Amino acid sequence: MSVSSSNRSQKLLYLTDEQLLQGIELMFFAYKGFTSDPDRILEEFGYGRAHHRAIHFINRWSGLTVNDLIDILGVTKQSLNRVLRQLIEDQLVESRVGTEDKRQRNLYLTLAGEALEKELATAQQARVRKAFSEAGPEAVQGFREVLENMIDDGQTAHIMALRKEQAR
Amino acid sequence: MSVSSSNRSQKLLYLTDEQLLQGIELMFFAYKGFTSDPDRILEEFGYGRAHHRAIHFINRWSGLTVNDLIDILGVTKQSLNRVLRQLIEDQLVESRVGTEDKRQRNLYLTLAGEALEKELATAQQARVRKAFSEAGPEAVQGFREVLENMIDDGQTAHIMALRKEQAR
DNA sequence: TTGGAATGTCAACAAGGCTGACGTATTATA
DNA sequence: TATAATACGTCAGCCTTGTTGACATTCCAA
Repeated sequence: MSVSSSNRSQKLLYLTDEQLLQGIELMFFAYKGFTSDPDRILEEFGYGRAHHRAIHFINRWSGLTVNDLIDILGVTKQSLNRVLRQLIEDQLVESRVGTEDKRQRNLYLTLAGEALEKELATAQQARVRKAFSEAGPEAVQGFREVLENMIDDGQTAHIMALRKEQAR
Repeated sequence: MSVSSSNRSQKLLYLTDEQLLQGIELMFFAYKGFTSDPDRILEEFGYGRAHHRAIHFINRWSGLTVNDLIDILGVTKQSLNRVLRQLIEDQLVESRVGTEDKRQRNLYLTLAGEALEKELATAQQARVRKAFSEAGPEAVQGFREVLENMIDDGQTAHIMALRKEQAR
């Protein structure tokens, strides 16, 4: 435990402008590192970050609909469609007509799609694993708590909806 | 202290694929939230994230050179110049010929620039402060340790160089 | 049967990355 | 002192990825 102080201003030292500024820059630099490894791989395939995000969440929630993906990514259907069309043409993603609602399209990774997903995930996980293991389990727990509190409420709602869907 | 186990596999539970995957998605969603508030303000001014980043670091390292900023942001001079030109035209940033090396340009925020910087910082800090205070000081420390380990080594070198410069 | 939802697609545009090329001071060096 | 290298600005052109608006199709549900 830290050397605690009964002084309230002492207790809140971690919320000073300087601490917040450091946190803000940390987010900027860390996010750059976080995306750098997958970015290099994607470049070889002529893809961008948008493709990675689509592949990631299609893998995560296999069979999710186009609208699900739009909600998660927070982009327009036109923007997503451009990326999705490429991935389908390149046979990394399969789009199947919905069984219950035939207007919907359920998205799945093909074997080739899974292979690329794995390659991207491995690269990204390596960096996160390094960061986690060097910081230790307690630090990782703190990392999680802070980031969870930074997320917009609307975002988590979409994920909750998918959890329910998948539970069916 | 946590309920520790002598079993090594138990100790490394925080490094499972599932934990890493959660960490990766947390980074994605948290970064989206992190940028959302400044983005709304910037839109009113017809600026983008690139302008925010320039303004932030010119404020942080007042008088830094164009090359310093290029190194920090990790963009090309052409890309930065487009943004910088607007900010100088709009009188938010001032570019002064270097005193020692007249080839260099030292960058400063004008009063108007400082005003926008403050507005952006206040919005962004509010979210980070909320996340920090809800998570608590120990969690913030963990957040810092993990993110620091995610940053590329090259990045920190640029910051170190600026620290030295400013110490002069 | 009819309105609205889900999807796909076309067009046009903007931000913000990139490369390559060129010009101009200014400084460093051979 | 002549030459090379550096810092900066700018022009042109390209790419990715976001946006809005419009329109067609298919299908569900009231």
